[in-house]
Amino acid sequence: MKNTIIIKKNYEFKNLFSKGKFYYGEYIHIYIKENTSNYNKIGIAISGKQGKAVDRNRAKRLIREAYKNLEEHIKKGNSFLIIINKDVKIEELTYNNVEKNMRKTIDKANLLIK
RNA sequence: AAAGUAAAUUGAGUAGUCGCUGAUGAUACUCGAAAGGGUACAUGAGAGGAAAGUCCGGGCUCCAUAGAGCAAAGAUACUUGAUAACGUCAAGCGAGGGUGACCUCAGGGAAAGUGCAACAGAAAAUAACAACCAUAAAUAUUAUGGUUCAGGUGAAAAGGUGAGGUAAAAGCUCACCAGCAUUGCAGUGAUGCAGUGGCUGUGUAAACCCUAUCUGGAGCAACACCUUAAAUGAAAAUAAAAGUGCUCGUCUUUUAUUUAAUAGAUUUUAUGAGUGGCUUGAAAUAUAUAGCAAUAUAUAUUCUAGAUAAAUGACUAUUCGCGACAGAACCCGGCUUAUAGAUUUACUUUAACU
Repeated sequence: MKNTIIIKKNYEFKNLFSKGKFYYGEYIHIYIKENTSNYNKIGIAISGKQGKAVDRNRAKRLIREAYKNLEEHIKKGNSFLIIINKDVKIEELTYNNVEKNMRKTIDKANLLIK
């Protein structure tokens, strides 16, 4: 992920939750907000209630992998905060589902380069 | 061969493409006065048997010292050994279970004291309802004395079974068994075996309690360093107060008073970011020696995750038995709980054959 920074600070997460625009997806939801830099920022948030450590790790890996493959097609200068839909069991997630859903959801926000 | 018992190992493999986190570098480019940093590339490494629960025991850090005594609270409880230590482990003892291999155990003290023992029953620990026997009265019974065998109740009924004995009976006497005390022998010891004695004293300590041993508290979000901001203003003596439940001893801090000194440092708190702590250790593997074993000692070899919104993945192909429980977070030794399947070793019983 050459042009992307992973969000690490707690206040950045809070900021995105409160001020980002919410986009609904079948498997994942995304909060999106513009930032002033030339980079994209991405954060992944999964609560402890949604699964055990192994499941949460797997979900993060799938999302990170999907984002990596989509990175070239996304416009720069935005922050993303990705959340798993609470109605979906993490065991049912696959790479193909996550990637298609992420592409659709980001397309709703008109941030895909076509 | 079937059924079982115990112990140990393993926890999908291979190839390709893209990617993640540390480490190393006489490499290339780049920032910088330098120290050093960044990017690329190359090399090699990268989750578990439970990483989990956070239930015990240690290391390490801070709480002034981690010192002594007392109190309180908690933990442990057959013996000997192992260990840094343990509530863990090993080998034994005792009790119970299983045809057996083997398994299970809140396994100190009830003769220090207090409490409790529902219902039933005459009576639940100063026992006497009904019954049996003797004597007297007088006669469908009553009174006094002896006895506690047989009866029913109950988780438990005042040692058990049998014989003698008696008016009727009873450890009243005897034999065997059980329990208690004591002596001898064997064993380091728990304990076992044998003898002797008197003839008994219920259960409950997963009720209080007693005895012995052990335990100061909080935790890596510990703690140390750096930057920024704000506040304060140094030393000595005396007194008071404070510093973990209490007391004592030493030490420290704060406040007040007095005295001395006169300028470049000191201290505390809060906020924010980062670095260290952080992985060479009661380490792993192999061999030898000692020991029944847990384990110890010696020698040789090896370095084997170190993240911090948190690194092991995705896709494709392929093989099989079609993949369970599950993700390091300061580090070790255990315990407990979860776990698809596969493999190995030793042993037991039953059946068949030789």
